[in-house]
Amino acid sequence: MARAALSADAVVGIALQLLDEKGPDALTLSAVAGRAGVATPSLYKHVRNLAELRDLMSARIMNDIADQVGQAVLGHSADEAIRALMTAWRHYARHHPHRYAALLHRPEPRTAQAGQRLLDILFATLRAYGMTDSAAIHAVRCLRAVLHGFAALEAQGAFQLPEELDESYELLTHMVITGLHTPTGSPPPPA
Amino acid sequence: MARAALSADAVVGIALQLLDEKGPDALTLSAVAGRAGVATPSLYKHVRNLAELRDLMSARIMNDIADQVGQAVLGHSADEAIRALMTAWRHYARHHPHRYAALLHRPEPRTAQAGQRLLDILFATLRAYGMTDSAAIHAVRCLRAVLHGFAALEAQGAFQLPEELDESYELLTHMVITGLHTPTGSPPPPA
DNA sequence: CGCATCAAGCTAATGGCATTAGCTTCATGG
DNA sequence: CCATGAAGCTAATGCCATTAGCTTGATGCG
Repeated sequence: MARAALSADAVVGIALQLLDEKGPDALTLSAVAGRAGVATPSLYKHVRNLAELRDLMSARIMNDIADQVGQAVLGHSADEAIRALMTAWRHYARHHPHRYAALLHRPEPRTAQAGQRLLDILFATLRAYGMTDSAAIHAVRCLRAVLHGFAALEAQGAFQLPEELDESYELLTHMVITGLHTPTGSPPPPA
Repeated sequence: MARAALSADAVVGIALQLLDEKGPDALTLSAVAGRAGVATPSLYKHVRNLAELRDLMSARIMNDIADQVGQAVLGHSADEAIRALMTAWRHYARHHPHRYAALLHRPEPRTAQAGQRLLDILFATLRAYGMTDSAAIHAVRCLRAVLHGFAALEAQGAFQLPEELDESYELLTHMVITGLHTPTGSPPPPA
């Protein structure tokens, strides 16, 4: 080995810091190199190119979310687990809006692998509702849609009237939990 | 006036066509100019810069969605309107994935104005459920989260097993409709 | 102890892109 | 018939990502 200096992980860390502080438009290799105290081309010793750096960032973000969500559901089950999970997910997106927006959802291997950790958590949580294979898949997709939709919109500042957002999320949580208790084929109750 | 040639609207149209065909990375001013049969700097006579072009594209996309969703709910009410609305929304995202991903949700005036049209449709649809001010705001936010979450994930190819996606969306629709019928404070039913 | 190796850094160069400056042209209104 | 101004052009600038090829210094082996 040569000098133990920069590493791919360190470059990703610096890039994430830059993303947090200055937003996605400021994420350039020059800026990352500047913070790393290195000339721009030196970054190519650790990362194939900007696209790969973005992939690595996305994977790290997905892993962080999996860590936090996984931590949050520990010791909870069923409705309580859903609440904990939804709270933790939103919490991440609120506190790291640029990171959340930088998530890549297309089937890129690195992020997909981290995403699988998250899926495992969702499936495990739904087990408390007695959902089997196919039903669980559909339920997990609905859960993902709800989680991602609210988080993405809030992270991008798409909601106005911020003082009532907690209430809205409470309603959404309620809707999800109710949905998980309602059999698939049941008709809607009368007004 | 001078020669009636290009216009801002035409530039936006060409840009959207390019986005559809070659994806977001291919959207450059050079490429747009090439299709327009014009030198790159000439575009600046119609559009302030690339950022504004993106804003205009986003506004047009939002208006198109509002048109299609608005058309879809015509003549329907309550549950049927929700179904029509959700179907139309997903339909747009499926058929124009790059456009859907290019939507800007931050409060940019042009897109926001188009978004207001869409919000009006959602509020009008919820009126059938007897929702008043605050309740309607929270319900619309939940609806937006559900719609956008599923559409964004599907448009980005985040779901596997494409053959069952219709079923998943059916479940999501069912969950939303059930949620709209369930009073806010009601406890979840027992298993 | 000395040397070959090679990872990690560097400078220089290339090409694409967005953007600006300033010139040209031509349809139109008076 | 001419002045105007919108819409086009070429030329130039500067930033960025990326590649090529050189330099250096720590390390492992003889």
